Order: sequence, then structure tokens, then C-alpha cells
Amino acid sequence: MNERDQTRDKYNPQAIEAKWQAFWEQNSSFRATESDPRQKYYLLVMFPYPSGRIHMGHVRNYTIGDLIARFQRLRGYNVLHPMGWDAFGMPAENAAIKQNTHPRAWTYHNIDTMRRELKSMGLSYDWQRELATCNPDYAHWEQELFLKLYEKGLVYRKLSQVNWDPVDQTVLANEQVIDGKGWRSGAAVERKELSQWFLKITAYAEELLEGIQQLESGWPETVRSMQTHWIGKSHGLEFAFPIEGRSETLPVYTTRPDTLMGVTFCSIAAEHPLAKEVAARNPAAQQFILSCQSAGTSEEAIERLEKKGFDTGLRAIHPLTQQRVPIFIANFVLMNYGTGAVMAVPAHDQRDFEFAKSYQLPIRVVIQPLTETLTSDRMTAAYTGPGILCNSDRFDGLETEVAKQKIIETFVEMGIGRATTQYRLRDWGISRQRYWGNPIPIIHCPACGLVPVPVDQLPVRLPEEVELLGQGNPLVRHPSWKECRCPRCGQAAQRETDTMDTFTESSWYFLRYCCPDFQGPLDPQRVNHWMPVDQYVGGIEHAVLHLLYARFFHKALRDCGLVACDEPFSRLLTQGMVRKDTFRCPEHGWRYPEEVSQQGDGLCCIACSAPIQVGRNEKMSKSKQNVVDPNDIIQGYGADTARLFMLFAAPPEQDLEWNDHGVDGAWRFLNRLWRMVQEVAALPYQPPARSMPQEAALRLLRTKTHETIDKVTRDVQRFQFNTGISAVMELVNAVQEWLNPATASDRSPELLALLREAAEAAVILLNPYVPHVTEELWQLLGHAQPLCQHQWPVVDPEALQRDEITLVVQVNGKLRARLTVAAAADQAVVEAAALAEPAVQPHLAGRSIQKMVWVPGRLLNIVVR
RNA sequence: GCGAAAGUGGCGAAACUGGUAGACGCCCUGGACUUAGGAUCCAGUGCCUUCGGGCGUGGGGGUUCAACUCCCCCCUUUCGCACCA
Repeated sequence: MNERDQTRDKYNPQAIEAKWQAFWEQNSSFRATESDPRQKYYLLVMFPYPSGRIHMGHVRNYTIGDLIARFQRLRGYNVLHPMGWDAFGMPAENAAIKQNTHPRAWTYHNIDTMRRELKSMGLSYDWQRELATCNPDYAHWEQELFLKLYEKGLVYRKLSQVNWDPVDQTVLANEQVIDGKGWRSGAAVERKELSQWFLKITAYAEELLEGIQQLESGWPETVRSMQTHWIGKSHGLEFAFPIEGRSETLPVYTTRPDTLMGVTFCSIAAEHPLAKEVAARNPAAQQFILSCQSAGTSEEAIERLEKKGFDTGLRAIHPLTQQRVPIFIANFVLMNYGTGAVMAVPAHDQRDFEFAKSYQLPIRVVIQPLTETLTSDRMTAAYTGPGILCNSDRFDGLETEVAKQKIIETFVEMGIGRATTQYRLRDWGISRQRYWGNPIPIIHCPACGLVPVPVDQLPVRLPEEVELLGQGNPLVRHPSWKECRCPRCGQAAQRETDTMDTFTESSWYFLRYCCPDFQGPLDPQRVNHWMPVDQYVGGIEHAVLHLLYARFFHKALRDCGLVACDEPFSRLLTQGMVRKDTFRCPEHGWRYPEEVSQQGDGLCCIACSAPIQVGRNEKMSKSKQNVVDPNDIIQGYGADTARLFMLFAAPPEQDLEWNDHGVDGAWRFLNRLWRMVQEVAALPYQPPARSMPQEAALRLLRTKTHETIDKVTRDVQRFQFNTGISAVMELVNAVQEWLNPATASDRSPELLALLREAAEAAVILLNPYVPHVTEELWQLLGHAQPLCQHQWPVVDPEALQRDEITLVVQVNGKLRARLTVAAAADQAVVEAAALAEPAVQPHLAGRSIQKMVWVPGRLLNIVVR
């Protein structure tokens, strides 16, 4: 038997996949060009960070993206489906410290590995548009974009807080702070203020918020809701408390002016100027502020703190009652929201309530709910709902919403406050004190101040020789890199040593894909040909930060004239995580799946034979050792099986549970498909059927074929890829029944045509899911043109007309019988048949019929009493 | 702490606008077959049952002729929280 015959007999994914990957590459099957007359479709998947190898999360993301890309190609679109590398970032630097490699070498090595792995999955990328963000070319155009934003006034510097490791003298990322300690040094982390670069995302807060409405039909509700809350628009009152015995005042912002008469103290952030001033002459206050600064900078860490405060001894004067209330420094007040100071109303704010309880501060009820009467001494929690004002002097009796307006009006009339709109959204700090990022192209001149690097001198390149020790900023420590001349006055000056946040690169890569070879940041003509992205696919973990930054950056570039559309991503699909059981050995801790063996009913550790505890299903991660290497699956079963399993096991938005048996099931289905098509291809040739036959059994087969086409088409469009597969499985099962030996003797040309139509439909419908095996089967069915250039099948509406339907008879909503009737049967006919049904009659005996609920095509419900 | 989701057989899931709960697949059980394969084929497979039927979608209430689906309360799990990407 020669090799070709062998591949014809048995499904051999390794041979088939290599063959078709080579074919697509040689024929540039997935090149996308702007000159193509067909309508464009831009399918974008979130580019990966080149961490070393691909993981199951990538496989899932890119399988989903590829399915949609291939589907839209078959539907006749000119599809742009690019891939690249989010190549700057901390892991390269960490690897450099640990293994003494250069970040660039490490990164490019990983890219080579991962590109090879992605290619083995048979993804239909236009690889000619591949880009890596660490490439000097990409960095160059990004620096130019930065300067454009700088000119537009969207870039500025201000002091802000960082996590500081006092031992390594370095800034730590939030994830590098573990239980308040630096991950490498173990030293207690301090908060420190540094002058940092910011992008004015807040200038676009309102537009970013309004834009969310535009995305209503294309973005998941959950992501829109998270972004809305993140932007956090609120309306409220801004006013200032006079401070007893002082000329300056304490400005505050509140969204609850209706609770104004319930203020019993004020809280200020540890970084508030007033707090600093108090600390300067009060060592105890200084001590307290220091203790606040040991918390780390993440909002989560701050909000989980035990609420603590320090009485400054200062007294604020209530602007309406002239009452004196204490001013506390509090560890939970954020300096970067509002004014860094809040009026505290313990009766109607939970944090203030807890704070008041621990410091024995008075609680004053000023809102009464409609259902009960609150008294301060019996409250166990703050009441934050609506109600009627009390203890509020002239505002008593007002409803909360009315009171808010009235009190704001009062402040405005008295000239001591104003209605303001506030956003929770903060400006985007892009400064990183790290080596492996894009340099900020600014020069600090002692005479001229901040001077942008002239465009013709870009890019600012990172020094190749660098010492990475995990201490300090490598660019500051470099002996000569930062030294330069001021472009304006020629004097000795210094380069900015901060590099940009890597979210900057991911904020415009989708625009660069449109014109990857353009000598300039962006070619508006080509960008506008492809933009906006028609479908974006990526992990739900990017719901807020990446997707909000990219929307902002895109709008800023629009205002620079580089792109026309307002929103970059018309539709968004967020896929869930890939999870797996965790295995734990009492002796050896977390165990990889291959370190565990089956022993009777349970599992045991291969090293010590101790029984394994099977833990919860968790996100695949190296730390929990519950990872499955995609390469093992691809090498063992082939990429098509891996893809099919991923798409079949769960709908894309849901978390996917890895299951070895499920992979076997996917493998077996592909073998079933393979055998079925082989058998059909071996039958005497008849062109595929194009019209309905007469015989009922044959009519049913054609109906099944077209119902499947209809269902898969709709399912793919609504991202229900798993049910699309089940539909094709049913079709394959139906065809297989006609291929059984029992019916082999009687195969009319009509049947042969119907079988071929069904087999071809199954192959085309599955092509976006499992592209290699379907190309091979398509060829086997005698087609000279590759399937990737074919068209998606069209439903014959006549074939969807069922002759008979089954409907349900209920009595009082309980199912009592099923009736098979002519599809056109009306209510009267069905009622008569239902009442005559033996299974129905006992439930009617001795009762009177109240009414009949008739749902055409579905059910008849007989309501009796 | 704040914000956002998700809970359906032994398992992954399905049920499109309130109208047959469990499609499709896995596991398992019984049988057939043999070119002993990663087999394949046939049958069964929510729970209980006196075989009439009864009960079932995290728990508790409600709306409706009819609720996995809509409303209220509770429980559990997951994701994000601005320097991981």
C-alpha cells in the first residue's frame, strides 16, 4: 500500500494538516489587499504577549477568531485577519534578570516558537502584516504618535504614587507586591511619590461614556456595564468647609447633598496637603501617615484595609449649621478621586458608619425610609436608600431626590458651592521606570525645560548594552544613554528615562495592521479602508483597561486626523477562561496531570503513590500545575481535533472546562465524518440534489440537510458554535443511516444526489471549525478548487417546510400527550384530536374546561377546573 | 471593600421572543462483530415509582393557563479594580 492510499483509508491528521498548511501558504490564500472589490471585513483577535509557548487560552481565542474569519470569507467578504506580538513588557526583563538573557533576544526567540505553534493550528492569518511592538519601526511610529498627542495638550506630568521597594530601589507593579512585601527582596513596600507622565483620558470621559451606547448591539452588556461604572459619572455638590481658626478651607465633593445635615466629621486622604501640613508639626500624625503608606497603591488593597483614622485636631465648620466637626486623616480616602476629602455621614454611608463606630463619633439620622423609622442607637448598618429627610431643619419632609436639588440650589444661592459632575475615571499614567518598553521621546533641558525630540531624530532607541539586576531603573543606571544635547539650545541635556506603559502599544496595533509597511505612523487612506474592526475577539479580563484605553487612544488619533471612525471596535466577543481540575498530593503539593495515575476509583501520585485530592476546577495556570500543553494535543490528535473540542465543549463566553474524554469525543466525530464522506465519495456519482423529491423519507433527508445549513448559519452568527456542531453531528448521523448495509441494495439516483448534497453541506459547514480535514474531504469529493475559495451554502426555503409536525397537549400546563398532525392543522382540528386522546381524557373527567390556550405549531393547553 | 457575571442529569452542555427540560457529546451498563482499533455497530441511560403516575433547572417566595427563562430575597463560585498582559 503506498502512502497516498493509506491517507485515503484512514484519517491521518498529521499528514493532512501539513499538506493544507503548505497549500495555503504557497497560494497566499489568506492575503488581504485593499484593492479587492469585495466588501471588507476586519476580524481582530487580541495579540499575545510572547511569553514562551502558546497556552490553551490562546488556542481558544484564536480558534474562535479563525472560525469567524473563515466563515465570513466563505460568505463572500474580503477578510483582514492579522496577527502580531505585544512584545514589550515585564516578563522579558524578569527573564533577563533570572537567566542573564537579553530581553530582545528572549522575546524574539519566544516569537519564533509561538509563531511556529500558531501555524500548526492552521489559522488563516495574513502573515505578511505580522508586527512586533518591540520592533524599532513600531516604536518609532508610536513615539511620533506620542508627540502628536503632546502637541494636542493630551500629555502632561504630575506627581503620583508608586509601590516602592526600598531594598531594590525600584518601582514594583501591583502584582509584584505580595502581602505588602516586594516579591524579590521581601522588603515592606512603601508608597512613594514620583513625577510621572499622564495621558488625558479624562478629557474624553464624556465621549467614552456616550460611545458605549453606540456599541449597544455589538458589545456584551457586561463589558459596557463595567466600562460605564469604571468611568463612574456622578452628579453632586462641591463646596468647602471653613476650618476653625484658619483662612484656608477644605473643599469636598459629595453625591449625597441630601445627607448634608448628617455630617458629623470629615475625612481626608493621607496625601492631602492639609494632612502633610499637620504632620509637619505633629509626629503622631506623621507616624499615622507613614502607616497608611505601607499599604501599596492598588485600590483593592486600600479598600480592604481596616478603617483607621487620626484626629488632626482641626475642626471644620458646617456651612449651614455652623457646627464644629472633627477632621480625620483616614486610610481609605483616595487622593486621586474628587478633592481627596469627604464629608462623612455615618448614618447613610457604610464606610463612614464603620469609622464612626470604631472612633465613637456621633451618628445622626437625616433620611427616614418609608418602611421603618431609624434611630442612630439601634442601627447596625448605614441606610443608603431613598427616603424622607428629617433632622434637617428647613429641608425636613423633602424626598431625597428633591432634597438633593434644593440643597444644591441653597449652596449656589449662598455662593458657597456649585453643582458639579465628577468622573471616577482617572488620567492614564503611562510612565514606567523600566528598560523593556518604548522610550518617551522627551529631553529635559536645564534651560528650555521639556523639549520633544524632533520628529526627524526619531526613534529614540533603547541602548543594546544594559545591565538588568532588578534594582533601580536600568536606563537611569546606564553610563551614557541619557546624556544628550538639547535640540533647541544645544546645551548638555538628559533624555527622559521613563518608558511607556505597554497598554500604549495595544492601543493602536489594530490601526498599524492596516498599513504595516507605511513609512509614517498611519496611512489614513488604508486605515480608513479597513476600520472600524468588524469583530474583535479576546479574553474577558481585558473588559475595562485595554478596551477603554484603546477606545480613548483611537479617538485621540481621530482628532489628529489619522482615522475617521469614532469607535474602533464595532462588535466584541469576550471569551471565558480555560479551566481544569487541580491535583494535589499531600506530599508533593500541586501535581501536573501527567504526574498522576489512575488507581482503582481514585488517583494517586506517581512519585509517592499517595492518594491525590482532586481540587476545584480552576483557571489553567502554571502555579496550580493544571495546564495541558496545546502542542501535545495538536501532535497527538491534530489541530482539527483540538479546535473542534474547544468549540464544542462550551459557548465562547463561558468558561471552558478541559476534559480529556471530550477531546476523544471530538476525535471520534472527525473519524465518523471521515468515514461517512469516504463512503459517499465511493458511490456512483450524481450531482448534488437541487430540488425536493416526492417520497416522504427522501424529503425528510433533504429537510434535514437544509435545516442544518439554516441552523449552523444562524448559530455561527450568534456565536453559538457548540450547537452548530451538534446540528452537523445530527446530519452526519442521518446520512450514516442511509449508508447502512440494509439499505445498500436500493440506491436510486435521486437518493445518491441527496446523499451527496448532504455530505457536501456537512463538509462546507464544518470548514471554519476544522479547516484541514474538510479541505481534504472536499478534494476527495472530486472538487478541484480549494474549499477556502468556495461559497457558504444557501438554504432552499422549500426544504424547510415540514409536512407534519408534532405538537404537545397539556392539561393545566402538564404534558399529557403528543400529537403528530399536518403542518397546516388549525385549532379546531387539534382540539378535536386532543379531546379524543386516551392519555388526555382521564385528566378531563369530572372537570369543566375553562379555556384552551392555542400556540400554533407548538401546543394546546386545556385549562380545567 | 467596590464593580460585573455565572449556578440545569454522574460530566460538558441544549432549550432563539415565557410554550415538549436535558438536543448533541462524554462517562457508564448490556449486547453484536472482528482486519483487536485511539475500534466500530445496536440498545439503555435525570430521580423516584405501587408502572397509573409523581418529582425535578443553587435555596426560598411571587407573577402566569404555562417559568431554566420575568420579579423580590438569600447562598455559592468566578472575573476586574488603574504598574501582569
